[in-house]
Amino acid sequence: MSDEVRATAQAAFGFEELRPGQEEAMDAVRAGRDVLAVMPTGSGKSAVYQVPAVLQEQPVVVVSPLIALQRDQVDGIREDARRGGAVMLNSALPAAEWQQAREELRAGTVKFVFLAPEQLARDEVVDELARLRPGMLVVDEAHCVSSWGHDFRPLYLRLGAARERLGRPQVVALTATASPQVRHEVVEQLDLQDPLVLVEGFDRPEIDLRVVRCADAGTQRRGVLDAVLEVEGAVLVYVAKRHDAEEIAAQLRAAGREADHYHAGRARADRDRVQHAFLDGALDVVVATNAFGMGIDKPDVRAVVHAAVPDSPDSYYQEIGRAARDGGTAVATLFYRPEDLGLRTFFSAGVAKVEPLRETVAAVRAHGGAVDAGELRRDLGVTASRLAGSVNLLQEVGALAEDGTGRLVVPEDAPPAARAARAAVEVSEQQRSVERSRLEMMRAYCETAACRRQFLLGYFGEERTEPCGSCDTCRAGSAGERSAGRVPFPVGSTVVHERWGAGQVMHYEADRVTVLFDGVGYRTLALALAVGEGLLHPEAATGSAA
DNA sequence: CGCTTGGGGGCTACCCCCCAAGCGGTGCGGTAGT
Repeated sequence: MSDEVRATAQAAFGFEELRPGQEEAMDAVRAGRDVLAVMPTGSGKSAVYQVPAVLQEQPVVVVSPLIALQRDQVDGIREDARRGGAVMLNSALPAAEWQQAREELRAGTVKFVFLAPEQLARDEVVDELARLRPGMLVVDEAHCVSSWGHDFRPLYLRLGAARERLGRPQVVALTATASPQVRHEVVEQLDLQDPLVLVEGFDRPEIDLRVVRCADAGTQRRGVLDAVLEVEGAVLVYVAKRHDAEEIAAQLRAAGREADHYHAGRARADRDRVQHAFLDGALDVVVATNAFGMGIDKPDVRAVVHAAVPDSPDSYYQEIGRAARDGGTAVATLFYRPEDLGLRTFFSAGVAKVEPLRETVAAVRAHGGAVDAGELRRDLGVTASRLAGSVNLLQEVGALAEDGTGRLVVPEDAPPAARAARAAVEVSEQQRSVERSRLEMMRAYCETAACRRQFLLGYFGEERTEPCGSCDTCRAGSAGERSAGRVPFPVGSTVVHERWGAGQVMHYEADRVTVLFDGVGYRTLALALAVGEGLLHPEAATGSAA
């Protein structure tokens, strides 16, 4: 790697040594290449862009999902003047500070500007940033593009368009968790060109994996409480509902543990207090919904207990990954009741409606086929998020496009509004189907008799031939019965299914194969049927058959 | 999708059953009210 990068990493950031992945990523960033880096939290992910950024002249725009995370990063950069300086832009910023940030950016005295994707939906912000000619657009917690973009925070999917308006700077996407499907989506959505995709350190052998199947809610709850009480040290408990968080925290307190609950319904001050107490060691146990975790870097978490099944292996791996960052050992126990899958199904139930989509197209047409998003939003009387959700889907089906200035246009060859709306609904249904398939993979993880680590790593695209020996199925002796080597298609290869089209072979278990299909998500097929009946072909064989 | 809650029906029960309704997660931003 180049000496200047190494020197800067040492001098300004205090890195005596760089990890192999870190070096490779920094070199690629320094060379101006698009990069998607999947690296564990606490492994110096931020340095991947911050070190090369200091060496370039242009400012850097960093998109990060939570204002709290932005603040941490800004504070880190401000620790040392050689790191280039940083400002944040968000709605809470008083006008005077906003003005000052703008002046510092214009004067070039500050290198980094942090903001949420919602800010990049504002024309005045994008215009201001575009004038700075940023050299790099960094997307932190890039998996949010996939997991939040479709419904919850649809402006994540507008980052590709924002990039265009910023003058197409190089993109650096960072995340700690990304399955092949999520990686693919990040690359697509952000329109990364020939990116370096770097995946480092997925395996966490120090975390013991366990699943306890529970016949009823009572056993499940007792199991959760016991699992926490038998652990010395910090424990994270994940629940599905706010009410459960409060109840379990109270039960643990009654049993003598320092426990508190965390969810988005709590007052901000309470949330901050709980988080800090946990990080400082004043609080042993946090019982939380998925609101808790991003940016939590506590080294000595000794157990992660799931009181209900999470919505995907992606979420699960992220949540248990918060354990044992100090290199010690930890236990991850999931208390599984199939009934809990119902709530997750409900959460992924939303599908776009035809009428708002049709109205959106009609409104753009009413403006002579080109209008800026702000005006369209006022016409339709919807929030920026809601409009973004519609626009994303409509763009997907070619009913809308964006010109270079951020205006929405109806392309020449666009389908009629009604047909476009129906097609967009279909896309939305497809997205839901993929979400459901991820939930099905979570069910499969819970119900597998094979090695749990093999299963999880396989889900993330890492084939592992030997059972791990440190999960419950390995100890029970049910793992390891896989017929190694005798597989019809290599893991990672592309196959084509008669009905579901092209897909990637994810992993094998006993007599079944799991394939990630582009359109419908994960599907597990019986090998005898899939191969014997000719439902599944290797990719190469389809050219002539089709 | 599954669990909880509350109302109504049955019928003479401070009680049980059934069924419909309601509820459930993540954060930005902005605005109202102190």
